[in-house]
Amino acid sequence: MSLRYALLALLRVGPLSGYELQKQFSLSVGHVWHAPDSQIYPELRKMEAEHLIEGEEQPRGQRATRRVYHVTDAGEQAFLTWMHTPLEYARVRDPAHLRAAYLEAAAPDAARDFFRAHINQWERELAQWEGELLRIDEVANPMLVRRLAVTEPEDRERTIAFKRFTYEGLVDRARGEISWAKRGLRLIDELQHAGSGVRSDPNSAHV
Amino acid sequence: MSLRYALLALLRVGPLSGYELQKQFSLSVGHVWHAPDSQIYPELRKMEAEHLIEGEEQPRGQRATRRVYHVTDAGEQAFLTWMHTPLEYARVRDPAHLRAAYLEAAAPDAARDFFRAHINQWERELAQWEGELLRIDEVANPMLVRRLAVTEPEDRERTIAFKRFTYEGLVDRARGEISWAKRGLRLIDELQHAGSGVRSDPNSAHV
DNA sequence: CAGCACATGTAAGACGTTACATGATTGG
DNA sequence: CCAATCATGTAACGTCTTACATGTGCTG
Repeated sequence: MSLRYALLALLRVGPLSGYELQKQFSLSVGHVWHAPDSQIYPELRKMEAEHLIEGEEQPRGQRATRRVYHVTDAGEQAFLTWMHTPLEYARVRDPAHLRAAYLEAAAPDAARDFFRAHINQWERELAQWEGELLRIDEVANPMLVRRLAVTEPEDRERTIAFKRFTYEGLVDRARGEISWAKRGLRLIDELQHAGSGVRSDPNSAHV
Repeated sequence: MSLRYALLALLRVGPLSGYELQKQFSLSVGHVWHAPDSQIYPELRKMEAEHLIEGEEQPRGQRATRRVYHVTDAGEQAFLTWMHTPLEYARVRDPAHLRAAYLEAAAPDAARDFFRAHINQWERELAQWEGELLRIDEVANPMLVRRLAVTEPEDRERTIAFKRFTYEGLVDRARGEISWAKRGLRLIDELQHAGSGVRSDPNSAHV
């Protein structure tokens, strides 16, 4: 259900074709809500069928066309209503912590690989989100620029502040995951030393 | 795909009926991987069809039966193989941060409600996970007890350590979400004061 | 004998993933 | 004229949610 609101959020800044939308999507909202084009195009059609958006066929070159969508009043309403409705949280479903809970079944090296991969995964997300923070501060994100262009001056501060705040939260989360995984690596070392004779060494401080 | 490994992880401690499994599930693995019974029973049947587990019909009272499953060698292998295989991470899909990024479209009070609900949501998760940490320290979780009973003495420390470590990670995450949402509440206050005349007051410190 | 726990599902639909498919336009 | 990019999907499959369905056994 969130996909359509992610799309509405983008379209609210002004008309966009499915293709443009899909491109901008992966550079903005896509950072918090991933969706492939094979999901975006059909969803746009569905939203059009429900009159949340309207598409207009535009000529492109000689033979081709493209469909440019804009938000209807009903769509704007739907977006605002969603904004004022309690969120539905997805149930926990976390493969990394699932595996971590049973790492005693893995060889220490495999456990290390797992944590290294976890670090790697979140380092990449972190880089994305930190990059986005920079682009917010420099007002360099194209969608943010378009957004600000259609925003009342007195609302611009808020608009920027919430985006900044969102990405700060994501950055914090990524750092949390990374530091957890680093502690995991240390834990494996400690357990291995404990296991190989040093058993109850009071100096092998546990976290 | 993770569901079956969550089930295998539980079944590895010894035979369980679908019903017991489902009950224990919600009290242990369910804390990291939610699944309703309507998903568990069919998955068990599928796993049996693939020879990862075997079910045995047991009489219950006069007419009723129950099906008790145990892990086969192939199932044990599958679990260990999964343990040594890189995890597949789900793409980001985070409704809370999606909404946060566009909170300028909501009335301040609605934005506050959103953050309060977020805090509430994660406080509840936090309580769950902290409770589980306690039950780990007191070795009071029934599944952990059964697990330790079939674990070589030299592996017991590792077994407990990884469970503890897992829940510590979850607790950290919950705390992170809560503190983010609390900062969100402060941000709304600041923006509202800034908006109502105090505009460029150098004393309204931003985070 | 009532009510709760035990016990096991099915069915329909939403949502997501992956792979496949196709053609037009534009710039070098 | 060739490659990149513009442009828009379909099809099959797997996962998850929600609601419904049904009956037995035990305990007070």
